[in-house]
Amino acid sequence: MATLRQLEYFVMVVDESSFTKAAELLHVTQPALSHQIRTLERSAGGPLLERLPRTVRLTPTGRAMLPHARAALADAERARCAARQAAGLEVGELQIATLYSITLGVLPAALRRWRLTHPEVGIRLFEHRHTEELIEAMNAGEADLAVGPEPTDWSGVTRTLGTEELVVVVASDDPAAIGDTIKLQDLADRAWVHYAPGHGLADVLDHACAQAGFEPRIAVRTEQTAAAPALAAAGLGPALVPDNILDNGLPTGGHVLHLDPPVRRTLTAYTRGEPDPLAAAFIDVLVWGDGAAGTRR
Amino acid sequence: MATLRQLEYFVMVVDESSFTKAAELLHVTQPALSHQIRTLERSAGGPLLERLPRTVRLTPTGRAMLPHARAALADAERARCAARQAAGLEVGELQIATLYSITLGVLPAALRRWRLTHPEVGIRLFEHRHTEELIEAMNAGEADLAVGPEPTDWSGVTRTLGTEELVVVVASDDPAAIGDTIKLQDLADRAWVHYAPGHGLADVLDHACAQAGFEPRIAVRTEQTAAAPALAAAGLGPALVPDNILDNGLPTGGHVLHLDPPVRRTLTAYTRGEPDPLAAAFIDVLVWGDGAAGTRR
DNA sequence: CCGAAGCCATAAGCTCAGATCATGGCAACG
DNA sequence: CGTTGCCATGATCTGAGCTTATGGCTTCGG
Repeated sequence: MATLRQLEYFVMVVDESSFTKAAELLHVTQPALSHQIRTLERSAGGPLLERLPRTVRLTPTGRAMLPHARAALADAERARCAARQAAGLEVGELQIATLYSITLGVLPAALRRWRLTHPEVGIRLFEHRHTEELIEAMNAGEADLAVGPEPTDWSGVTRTLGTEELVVVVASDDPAAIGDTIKLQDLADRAWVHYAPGHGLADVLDHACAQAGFEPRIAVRTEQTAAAPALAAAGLGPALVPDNILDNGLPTGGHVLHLDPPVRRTLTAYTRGEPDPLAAAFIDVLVWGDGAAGTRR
Repeated sequence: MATLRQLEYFVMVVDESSFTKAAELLHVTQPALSHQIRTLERSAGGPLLERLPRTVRLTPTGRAMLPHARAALADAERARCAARQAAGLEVGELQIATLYSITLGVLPAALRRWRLTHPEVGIRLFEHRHTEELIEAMNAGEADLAVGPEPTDWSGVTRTLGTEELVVVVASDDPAAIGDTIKLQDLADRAWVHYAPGHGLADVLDHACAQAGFEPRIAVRTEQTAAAPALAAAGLGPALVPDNILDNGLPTGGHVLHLDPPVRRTLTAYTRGEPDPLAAAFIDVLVWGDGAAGTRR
């Protein structure tokens, strides 16, 4: 196989019509160049250049080769540039694995900020219902990074993003819809808008109620995080939802109650190894906007 | 600059999702492959591949590079194939320098035969009025080969093709239009259809008449070889033309007389150096058809 | 839990490719 | 005829690319 070096030397000799000038421009000596062209000619099956007293001239063999030689050199340069641009955060695709609730929660705001600085970078989302699924998928090689609750026994790199606060949504005409704050055990005998088994927030709700000393009765279960506040606003019962999914507004007829003491979920970005430059940049955007994961409302 | 070898190794690892398998297929050891990929990654500005326990996975940087790497490898292979095909007489362009009269004479028949065996090879003609111009142009690098009278003091390679015979054309009602043969001095007092000064056949005519002991009077001069027999058939006077340009038929009202003794012009193919495979093949075709340059009529 | 297997990375040493310097051969020019 | 320009060839040195040996980590099966 011809080397790119040989092709480069050949093209330069053609462009300069001179071995000596081409050697100068390539910063090698004329005999080195001569030797490489000779090697290329042996690989090509015949002379590529006719050596005239004061110039060189392409042979038909050389003429057949020249356009492809130019193309190969251009493609190799494009390969290098494309890779360096990708490493330099100008092009490429970032693959993110996360939970459904986070797709609705912290990601939208982060992605808005990301697009302002990296309009060329494509985003591909892999959404999962539960943290264990998310961890499993990441271990299997899915995505460049994951965003979710901190994985246990994670061997790769993790970065804490902050916490998202869980709040309770009830109907406006609910007896509990007084003031801005409530204690979780005050809702101990209520039937709750719950989440389907295996849904990430199901565990969060069960765990929080257990901490407050009760097991929640179930009015209805939903697979969709976004449905929970709507069902609560409709009067089916209280729902525990991440604060940040209410950023686009509270469903009509709904009332938000902050919990005292607060229930929070810590969010983490994690990668299997040292983050790729793109992944690292996205993590910075997530961290920089950690206010969005917390108290803003 | 990345080498084609590195790009080849990278693509193979991606295709096999395994360093070990790729190394096997490439007939190198895994550490050699590992080292080349590492070198490529340094040139690219970041990791191209993420090493997983049982597989490898492209990074965004790697994904940006991959299509261009494939293209570079394909173009390099095309360059090699194109050149080898050209050397093997399958594609390319053959450049021929010659005289106007020869374009009309021996070349058409030779090119017909050539196209039967080399339909893919393009032909480019450089036509000259006179042998000295032809030699000068060849020395300056024009064309792969020349076809014409033998050049004097030629340092390159020459190959004799044979001779073309010069005949006289007169009008059918000309007093000389009797039989098939005539002596040139019998036309000593005739006014001739001559050629423009500098035209290759002007010298041939002048020289032949001088040998026969007279200087031709001039009825008309033409720049076009093909015009001479037509003017002679129209009765303007005798014209000396190469036998072979009458292959497509004698002009209406014309009569051909062979000269006794014959006047002939030796044709040669010549190149500056050893002929290129294409040029050599064409010369063989010219030689093989040397009957066409001679007595056929 | 432990040993074996799978897989990639690193280090040391060897071989070959690519370079330089020196020189030769040929053509063109004054 | 001597000088200049230009490419080819040979000898030698250096760096790239390879192999062998080994290490580290993960996964799998008993």
